[in-house]
Amino acid sequence: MRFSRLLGKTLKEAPADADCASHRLLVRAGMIQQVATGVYSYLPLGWRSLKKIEDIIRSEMDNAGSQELMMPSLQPIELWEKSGRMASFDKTLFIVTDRKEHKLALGPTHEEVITDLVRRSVQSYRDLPQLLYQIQNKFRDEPRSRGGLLRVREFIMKDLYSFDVDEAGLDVSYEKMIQAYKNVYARCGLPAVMVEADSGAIGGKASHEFMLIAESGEDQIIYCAKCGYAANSEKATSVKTSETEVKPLAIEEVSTPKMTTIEEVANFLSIKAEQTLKSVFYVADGEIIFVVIRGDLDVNEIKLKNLLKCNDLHMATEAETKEAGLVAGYASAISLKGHRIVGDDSIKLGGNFVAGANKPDAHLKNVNYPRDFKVDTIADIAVARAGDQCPKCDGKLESQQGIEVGHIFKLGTFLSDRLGAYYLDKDGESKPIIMGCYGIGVGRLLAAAVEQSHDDKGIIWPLPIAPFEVCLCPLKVDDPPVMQAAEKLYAELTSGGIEVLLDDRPESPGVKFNDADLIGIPLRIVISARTLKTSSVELKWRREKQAEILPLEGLVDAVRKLVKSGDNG
RNA sequence: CGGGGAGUAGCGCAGUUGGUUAGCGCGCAGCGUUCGGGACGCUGAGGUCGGAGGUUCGAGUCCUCUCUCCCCGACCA
Repeated sequence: MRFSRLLGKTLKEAPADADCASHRLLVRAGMIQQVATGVYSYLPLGWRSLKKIEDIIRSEMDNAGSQELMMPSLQPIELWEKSGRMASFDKTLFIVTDRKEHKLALGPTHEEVITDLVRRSVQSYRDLPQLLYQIQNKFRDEPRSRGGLLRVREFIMKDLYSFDVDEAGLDVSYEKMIQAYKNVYARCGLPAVMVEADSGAIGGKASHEFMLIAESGEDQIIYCAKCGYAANSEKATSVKTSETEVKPLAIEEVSTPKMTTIEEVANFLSIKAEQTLKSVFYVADGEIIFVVIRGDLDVNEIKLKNLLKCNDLHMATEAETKEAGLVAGYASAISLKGHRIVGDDSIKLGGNFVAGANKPDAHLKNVNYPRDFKVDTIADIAVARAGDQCPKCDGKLESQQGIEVGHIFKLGTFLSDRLGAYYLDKDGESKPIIMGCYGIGVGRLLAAAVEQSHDDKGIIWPLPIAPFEVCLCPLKVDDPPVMQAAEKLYAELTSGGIEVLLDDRPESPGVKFNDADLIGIPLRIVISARTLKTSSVELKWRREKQAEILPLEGLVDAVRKLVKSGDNG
């Protein structure tokens, strides 16, 4: 490819309000362009990288024994009504209406369609197992897009679905996918880590995410360096401990004027936060839920939502709190009537807690569970934090931000049951097919790669997903010997199977170097009158500071070796 | 949806208490000089000031409505 013909200009300035490195750099490098909120075009350079990632994914999915197919974006709304997932997707579904006033959803994912497809194509255990995938655009009307390609409303996803006769089969499929995913990230040159995850709106049992560590990531990973435990903070657990063993004392009321936060109360009474009980009010699908948790801990809303099995969960607003007759800042579960109470299991640890007195400006001392109050449900609904004890060993948990670049789920049978995907087993008995699903956000992976590999000059692509492998820069295009040598080398490299971007623009050296750095092509070859004097060129890795001088003689082979080795420093 | 901010040339921005023909940098086109880390000179093209309505002799500037975009939260690949 000749740079002079390439569509998409490099920009000196990025949109002022673009904060993420990947957003700024992908726009500046002329790889993507925004069309609407969370909607982007890929320009030729960006599309080349994207296709490389797709190809890697394809080959790994194929290797794992999967078949590629293609399903439509338009999905009859009836399938969603049947699966019962309308409510959990809710407003994120883009719904279009056809000329007959019939409603169709733009696919946010394809479990419904593929389960229906498999229902018609699979009748016998002999047809199973199956691994099926596609790479296709998905549509989700996200409440908020962000960070360029990191979170968008139309995105390219590889979605694979597994169909098995039993749990053991699902385990095999799941393991195959874990290995395939690891291969994908490794081949892209990206060190993704696998963590335990919540299954969210997709539903199902076990679930894992693949994360790329990055400051700009939206997810927090909680991990233990000692035993390798790692989980999304939505899912992570930790061992809750209590420093004090206490003998229950009699309840006592204390005046706490104008103290509504745990911190204020604890300071005022000279106690630790873990000696208090915190009350938090939520609204779950319209019902007020009263939550009790030890004062030093926070409620993990995902855990709470899963526990309550509700579609919508939010902190009660002031109005909702008031309407429920609750006194914010001074509420407690003691003699509370009319509301469902959920307790975190931390309330069992320690005792003689300070809790609200259910009236303004007063708290109660020496509150003990279950002596003084009962709860309807008790479970772990607390946020696990760095510094907590690992749930698997005696190590300490740590945390890091990450970008979710893959998510896999063991779905089980709830979709095949609802959509009628059954098979006959050896004994002629009809059974629901056991499903799993496995997704990679391809565009997000591209952005994550940039987040994770760039410097102040621009992108530093890992070789396997770079738009070109080599940027060939003749420094003076109107100097015939230089340009002739460049053209010759360009032809030789290209026919040698190397992807070369020839910077044939009549620009100054500075412009060419800066653009090559910005676009992030792994290898740069400079030809100038200077190097030609010794029949050589200058070769430099994007990642390295130092360049080296190589003879023109045998250069193609040398470059091919470098590219093959994938060693980009 | 809640909170904050922004829409002026392809991109990044300025535009004072309302006052002629709306500016600057980059980029773009032409000519010339340069050529190893974003060179320079000259010439030139490019704008319904997001949209609609209003106030006014006069609106980029003031008022009302509206659309779009960005950032922070609740969601996800």
